[in-house]
Amino acid sequence: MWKEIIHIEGPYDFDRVLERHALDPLNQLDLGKRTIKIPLCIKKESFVVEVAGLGTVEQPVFQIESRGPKTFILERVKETFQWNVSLQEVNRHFQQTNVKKLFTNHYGTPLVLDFDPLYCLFKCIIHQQLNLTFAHTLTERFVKTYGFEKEGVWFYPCPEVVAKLTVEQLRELQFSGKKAEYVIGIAKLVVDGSLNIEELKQKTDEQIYHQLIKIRGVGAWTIQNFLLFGLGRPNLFPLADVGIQNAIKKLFNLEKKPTLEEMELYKQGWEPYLSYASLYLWRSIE
DNA sequence: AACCAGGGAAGAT
DNA sequence: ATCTTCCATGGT
Repeated sequence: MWKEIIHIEGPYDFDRVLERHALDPLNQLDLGKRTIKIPLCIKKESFVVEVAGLGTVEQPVFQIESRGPKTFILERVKETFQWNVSLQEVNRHFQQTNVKKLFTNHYGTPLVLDFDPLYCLFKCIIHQQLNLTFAHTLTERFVKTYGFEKEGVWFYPCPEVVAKLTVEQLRELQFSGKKAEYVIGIAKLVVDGSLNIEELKQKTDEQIYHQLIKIRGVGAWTIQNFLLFGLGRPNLFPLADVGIQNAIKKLFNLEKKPTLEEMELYKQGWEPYLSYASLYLWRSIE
């Protein structure tokens, strides 16, 4: 067991990150102690890592604790919590835009990534076209039925396990037939090597889009969400997302949801940090 | 009861 | 290429 202390540049609001993770019943965290235990899979081995918030929003400090390979784990944790991103720069960028107020309300809030890009992809498929409450229930059933638990932390099932599931098994959990096919199909692609998540990390958003769009069950929305919450890419704006549309409608007091053309106008000046505007728009209607 | 949900595939223009 | 319809299921 080792421990490591990490200081990063502020602002960074760890409590908002924890609150977000608290929405998912699978997560193992303590809001009072400001700790979360997260599952990490590294080369087929699973490790539990505990992350504790010690500092303040302006001077964030964290303690990482685990038994796994240290440098590898530190790298993954840093990426997952987006400690390499300068929220100060992002915040400054939006001070001269039409969504300045959003950035005051969500000051210091980073992208909250899933603990593994593949988890994110599974989750995106499961969440398609479902209200958030039921979406969480469905994901929870999926993980608790076919995944595994270690030190009180739930791990998603490995692709090898999912690839061998039948549509009927997932339908029992109340997946629709299509959803079941999609999830199993993606797992099979990972197992046979035609979808390599680690390799994706090296590619541009566009390259990833063109690769993933060919997969059955994966459309533009799913890819945008994967890039945002699986890989933490900074410049995504899911135009077709109902939540984003409703958020714009509310923020600008519109009579009805904006058209796609109108959405294009609102986002002017937000690049290259569209993802942060998207994130805060979603949060603004929760 | 009807309509919606942080969509996507398949079929029809 | 773009538009429409259908798919399934819980929430409101």
